[in-house]
Amino acid sequence: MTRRPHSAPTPARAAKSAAPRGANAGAGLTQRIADSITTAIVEHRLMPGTKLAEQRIADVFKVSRTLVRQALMQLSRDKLITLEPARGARVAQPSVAEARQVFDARKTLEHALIKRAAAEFTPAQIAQLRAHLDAQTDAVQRTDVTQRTRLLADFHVLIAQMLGNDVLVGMLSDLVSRCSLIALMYQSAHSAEHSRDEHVAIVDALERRDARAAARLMHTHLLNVERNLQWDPRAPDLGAVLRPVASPPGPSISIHS
Amino acid sequence: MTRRPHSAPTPARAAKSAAPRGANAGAGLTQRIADSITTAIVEHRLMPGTKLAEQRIADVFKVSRTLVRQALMQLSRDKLITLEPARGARVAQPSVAEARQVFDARKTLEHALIKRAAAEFTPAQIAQLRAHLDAQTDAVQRTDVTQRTRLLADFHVLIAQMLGNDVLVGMLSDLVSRCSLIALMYQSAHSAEHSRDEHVAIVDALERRDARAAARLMHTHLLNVERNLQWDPRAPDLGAVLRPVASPPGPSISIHS
DNA sequence: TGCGGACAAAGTGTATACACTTTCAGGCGC
DNA sequence: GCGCCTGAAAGTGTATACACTTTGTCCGCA
Repeated sequence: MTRRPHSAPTPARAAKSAAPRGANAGAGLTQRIADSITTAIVEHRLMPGTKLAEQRIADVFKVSRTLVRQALMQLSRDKLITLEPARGARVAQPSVAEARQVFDARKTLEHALIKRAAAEFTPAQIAQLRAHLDAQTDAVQRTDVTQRTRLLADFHVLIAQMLGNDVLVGMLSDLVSRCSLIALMYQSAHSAEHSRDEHVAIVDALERRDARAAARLMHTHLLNVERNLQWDPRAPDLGAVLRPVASPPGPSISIHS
Repeated sequence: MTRRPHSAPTPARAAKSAAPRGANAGAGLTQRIADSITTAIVEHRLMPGTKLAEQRIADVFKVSRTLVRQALMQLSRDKLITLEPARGARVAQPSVAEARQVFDARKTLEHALIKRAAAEFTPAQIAQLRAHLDAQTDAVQRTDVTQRTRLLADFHVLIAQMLGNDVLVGMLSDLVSRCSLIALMYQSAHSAEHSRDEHVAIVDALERRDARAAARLMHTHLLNVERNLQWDPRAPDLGAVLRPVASPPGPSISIHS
């Protein structure tokens, strides 16, 4: 994911350059496109399976397909979209099997990280985590969905960052991003409040330097998130929708419009 | 890296298409270029710091810069090369700090994986590992450096593959690749034989289902590899080379030629 | 001799052109 | 009506063109 620690690809500064744009206008044009699409996916404005035609996107951003292609290839690497040869790009539709693997990987990795955290974290770092928890609480209370989702995910990445190993941060960031897409696709019913509470419990354990408890809590937390996914998505990949029905599904409700 | 489990980017089938090449000739042109460069780096034919000019590479492969750029962006993502805006690509020169982080990440990740392996592996899987060990021994005895290096690295990835989680495999593959570059850059003095022996000990522990011993052995193994790196590379990044000397370094030996 | 600036060469960043592939709608034979 | 072929439209894959940036050289000038 090319280092995207936890600063959300802020969609704020949208329009900015109508500049002559002969040369590198702002140094991160491709990245801006990729970030915009990422945000759109995570914020549910682009549904899984949606076709992403290069020229269409190019028109939106007023650039050539060249840059769009680069952005799409990046996103493909992050598994946020799928790229089929000569067939174009679509927003990814992670299978159940893939989703399980991602969660499994997170459990494995974060289990290890949290144990190190319990052993290493200084009081100052614990305080920083507490501050982050407060922000989470704020967002939950204000029912600021976007901000809330981002903060709850950032919590995990923040812990990795505090261990001071950028490589680990990068790996976890990727996993967390993919989880966002998965949670979205399988319409997580997991309440934000519940997550926040579990985060608090984890920080408590860290403060007590109780590595075993912290690890167990983290494991349970991730398991809860995973268990609350609807493993039977609304729009299944295939046959289920198309399965020929013996009898018609009722008298064609609302055949008009 | 886009799923490169452990099949080395075989440079064998080099020339193959002088075809009209109007459309996708072979489905993986970009990938072939990336693989070739990867192989060249890992096999020491491209030294860290070497400039990789797009047109030069394009000429070699008889393609346009477009494809080369795509390949370079992939490699940049894998941290095998660095990409500076408007300055082009160079073979990466991982700093000591970065190298330590990569090894640290590997220790963290593989520690977790090996413990799971000890708990889960079937006798059939152990047998498969033994077969791989035999291949390693062969390569070591035949002093087939290229094959040897590849097999010793693959051993670690193989363990991950056997756990059946492709996400974990992908993460570890990336780390192992970066380690190859690092080992090369810092002229590892670690003997291949020693590594092979340690691998055998690890498999023995797995067979005994001794998770703790396996984890300890893996940790020690990685620590050994890391400790045997020359943390004082021939061509240091900066100041050390340029440090102003009080007295001239002797009467300019061989001022001619 | 040593320094600064102009110019040329090399190289990167982006747009555009064109060939080929996929997709889909309509027409034709059956 | 149903299946198959046929085109045209839409879209992707690669090459090329061109603007701009960096880099290195050479020359004038102190």
